[in-house]
Amino acid sequence: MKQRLQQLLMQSLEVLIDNNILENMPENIRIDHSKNKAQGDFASNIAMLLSKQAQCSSKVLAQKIKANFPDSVDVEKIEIVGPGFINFFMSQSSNALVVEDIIKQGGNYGLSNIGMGQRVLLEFVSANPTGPLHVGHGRGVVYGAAVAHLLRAVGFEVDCEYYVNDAGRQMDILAISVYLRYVETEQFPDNGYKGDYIFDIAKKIKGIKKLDIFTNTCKDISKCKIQKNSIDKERHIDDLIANCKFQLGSDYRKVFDFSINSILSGIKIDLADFGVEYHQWFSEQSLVDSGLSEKIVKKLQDLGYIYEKGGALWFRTTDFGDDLDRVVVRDNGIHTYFSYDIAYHFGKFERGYDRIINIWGADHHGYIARVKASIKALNYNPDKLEILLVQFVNLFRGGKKVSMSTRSGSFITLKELREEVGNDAARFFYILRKSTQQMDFNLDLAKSKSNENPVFYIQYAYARICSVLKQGKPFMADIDLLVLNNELESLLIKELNRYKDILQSSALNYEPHVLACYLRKLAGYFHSYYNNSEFLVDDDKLRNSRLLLITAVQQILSNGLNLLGISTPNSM
RNA sequence: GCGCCCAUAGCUCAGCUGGAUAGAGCAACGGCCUUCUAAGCCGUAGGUCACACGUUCAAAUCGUGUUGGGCGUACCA
Repeated sequence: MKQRLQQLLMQSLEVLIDNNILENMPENIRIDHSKNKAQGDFASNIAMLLSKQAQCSSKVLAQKIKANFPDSVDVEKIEIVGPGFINFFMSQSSNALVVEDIIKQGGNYGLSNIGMGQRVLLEFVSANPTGPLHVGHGRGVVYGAAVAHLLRAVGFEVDCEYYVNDAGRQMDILAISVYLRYVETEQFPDNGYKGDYIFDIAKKIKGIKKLDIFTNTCKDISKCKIQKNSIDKERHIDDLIANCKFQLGSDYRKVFDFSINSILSGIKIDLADFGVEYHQWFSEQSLVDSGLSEKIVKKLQDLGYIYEKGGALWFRTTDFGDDLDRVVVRDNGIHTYFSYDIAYHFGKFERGYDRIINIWGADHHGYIARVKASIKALNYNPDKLEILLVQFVNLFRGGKKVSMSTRSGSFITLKELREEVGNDAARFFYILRKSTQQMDFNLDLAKSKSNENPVFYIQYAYARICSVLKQGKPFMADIDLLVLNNELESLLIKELNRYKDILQSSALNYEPHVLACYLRKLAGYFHSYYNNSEFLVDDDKLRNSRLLLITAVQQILSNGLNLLGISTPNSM
């Protein structure tokens, strides 16, 4: 209906252009849903925008637009208000059409093909497999999954990917942490992974030892490698790693693999339990094994962007807008994380996606410039890569901020949260906030009073409708939507009319919270309606029409909640 | 120091990409269950949109500056 109105408005403007009142057609003719009923159903500010061009006051121009507006059965009244707003009052029958559309299209209502089947690669979470997912990661999980659903709803083809950082120093630190717990030494480095889950993995290895995984005995070796001669903590742990690799020989790899697999499978289960699906788990190590990382560095060398300094190879990212040049190969010959990242992103572009989206934690913003620089250097368009930053979650317990750290082992896992408050409440809590806003998460509140979560408010509206419909179904033959004319019915119908636009902007702007807020509002209007009006009345026409209206509301709640990954219980 | 993000009711957050009297929830106070689920509804109170300039018909929204917070600034990942 909005599009129809846009066309009519354009026709009116064309007449004004023909009469030399206006020079040319504006590129974008915006029509907004009005805020309140007094301002009609739709409003346009076009007169204010074009008044300069028309060399008359915006009010006068608005009058001219109105005068030349084509007749339409859909438009009941046009009002010029204030500085020149044009308010459109639609006929009741045209507004009510949405109810029939929703019923007809059901679960498909609101879907569109704006994306035209473009392929999107969406990478999100990609937390290092050094520990279980915690509530800090939860935001990225829920946000990413919702963005994927929304983009699909508007016609994109989306592949979800998790980049597994299974190479590099962190992994070695994880491996020796497990190993040191395995040998039960008291001397555990400060900067090792201290969490309880490390003990669990060590315990599991003990179970497997009976299966003769280890060919060497480990116990004695542990003693000689805990040397406190390194003053520097980081150096100390590097020494531990080197020592451990040397002493354990081929068994080192077994500890390493076992540790990472154990954690990774935990992460996979967490995500699956949370209803998040990935198409691919992309291994960082595979970039080493396939030689791609090596190849990319050579390529950059050939292109002349690499120089040597202090024994390391530097990539002149400053040529492409970065603040500093970056090391890609260290003086010890080992590639940096950044080097793998270049190869990884190069690979993403090679795979032929139309759009590449990364969802990163806000702490990674410093990497944007260098990753984009490398894309430019490799002759791809950096604008095709969109990096969405998700701001941090501040956790509070007992009124005090608690910092979460995988390394120190102090965190609350996502699994714990889900088990305490449930999937839906956890999801909705994250999704209701826009991702660019830092958010405070009160753990006590989240756990103890989960009823306060607005997700139940929406689900309750859905359940109430289910309950009513169980007692009476609308008969399509005997319906007249024009009887739905009390204030709350108009509000509901008006709100239903907004759904398509909400879904669209929510998807295209990567803002699932917009949809979440809309659903809350729609549920609110329904609850008011429920308390104010009776549905199962004797008058057949009225009853059937009201039942049809709430069926439409139920459908929209269901469609919206599905996109956000939230369940729709029939009763509560 | 430099860079990125943020600042809206006592608290937690929206504000539809510049619009017409700034909105919810929680907390406070007062009402509504012999009638379709009270996890609900109705009402009252609560604001100098951090501050100051600027851009224009119009600024919570855009620009600059100030203040206050978060994050980043590795041959770690």
